[in-house]
Amino acid sequence: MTMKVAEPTVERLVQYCRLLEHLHEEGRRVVSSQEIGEMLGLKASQVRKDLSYFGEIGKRGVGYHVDRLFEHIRSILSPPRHWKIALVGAGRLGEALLGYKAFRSDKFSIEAIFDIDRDKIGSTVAGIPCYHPDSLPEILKEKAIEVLILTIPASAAQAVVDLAAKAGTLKGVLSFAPTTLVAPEGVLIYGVDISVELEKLLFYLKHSGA
Amino acid sequence: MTMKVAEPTVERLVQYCRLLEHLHEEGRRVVSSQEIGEMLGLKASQVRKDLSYFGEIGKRGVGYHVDRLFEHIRSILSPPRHWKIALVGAGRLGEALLGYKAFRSDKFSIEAIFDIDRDKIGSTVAGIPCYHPDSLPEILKEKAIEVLILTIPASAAQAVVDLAAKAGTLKGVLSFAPTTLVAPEGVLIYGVDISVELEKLLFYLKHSGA
DNA sequence: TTATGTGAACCATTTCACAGCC
DNA sequence: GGCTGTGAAATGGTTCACATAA
Repeated sequence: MTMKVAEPTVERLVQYCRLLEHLHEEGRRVVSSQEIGEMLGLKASQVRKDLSYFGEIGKRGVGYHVDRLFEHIRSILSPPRHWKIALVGAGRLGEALLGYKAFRSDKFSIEAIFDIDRDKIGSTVAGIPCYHPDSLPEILKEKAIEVLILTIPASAAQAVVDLAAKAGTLKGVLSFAPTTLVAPEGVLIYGVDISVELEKLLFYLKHSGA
Repeated sequence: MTMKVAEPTVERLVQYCRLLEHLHEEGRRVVSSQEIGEMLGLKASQVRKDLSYFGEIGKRGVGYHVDRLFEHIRSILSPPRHWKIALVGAGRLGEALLGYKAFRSDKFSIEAIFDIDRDKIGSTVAGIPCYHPDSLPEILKEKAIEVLILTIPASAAQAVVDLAAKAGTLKGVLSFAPTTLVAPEGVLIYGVDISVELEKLLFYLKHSGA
């Protein structure tokens, strides 16, 4: 099933999923699109459109059954399989991610770490083996790793992506480097740029008559 | 001058700014929209539209003068003044941000830190005084802090925003908590949700015939 | 009556295509 | 000739309004 879903929709699906998990824990059995919208700051019509994208899941006149909807969205978002990920850069941000609660999931696992720190190479960080970035192609192929998370300086990011792409197994990259990366053929790149987000916030604060 | 600029445009302006800084360092004098587009993965027409939003800055048949364009965009993005920011949550992520190079800027300064760790309260972290979150309204008012950066668990985030809003000085929040926040009246909230970004990446990998 | 599902209208953003200037 | 600036067209996403079902 190859269904094209808009990016903002995927983002909201993740939000619905988290909210429904909460509601489930609170013992809530049904919710309306109206209520979901209020809790998430969205229009009810938006919620309904998103949820109806994958078939009729709600009951007219009643609302959505919490558990059923949760499982439904979960099955849409959940990968059909487990992803193997490597973290490149075991600095403060990298270590923060390793210890990040919301980052633990059965959808993926972090199989290798790469860093240039000689003290870390050959040993383990948070129980995960650490290698020198030079061995990226080799290790990625060996461990069948398809996704990279980059927590390294901007200056090193593009080189790492290009090197990693040589393994031939690379499918996606989540980068925290404050730079724009050019994706090699067949590689999907997502960037989370913390400093850009702050700049945007300050820009809009400035322009909202502050 | 209150000009309404679309959010995607602002994001790209920040990217142009960073790229131009690089080009300047490399001694480059002119660039074309075509070249900027290639380096940033954008269409040349997109680049031109963005850059022409604030007046004619390029030279037809030639391109854009690097330094001139850089200063021009900088003046658009730069706040007219300095922002005072407080960081809430001095855990690993918070400390990573404090040490983050791209986060150092003359546009803002981090004036206070809030954390529930008794060892940190009353002392300083990275040279910045640390307080208990209970004193948020008081300290924000006292120091005239208008922006909050949240690096705390999702469960605490909304309460912190509501408490901080009581100070009356709060204008904006940049949250890293994996939850959706409801903004009090007059407060602008930006969320960077790391786990959502990873979920999105995995979703699209799944759907790109991986 | 209440709340979903959805085509149609609306709005925002991107891309095109070409006129205008260097 | 080359490259910008920009209306107009195309695309993408959100909101409306109402038919439909419990």
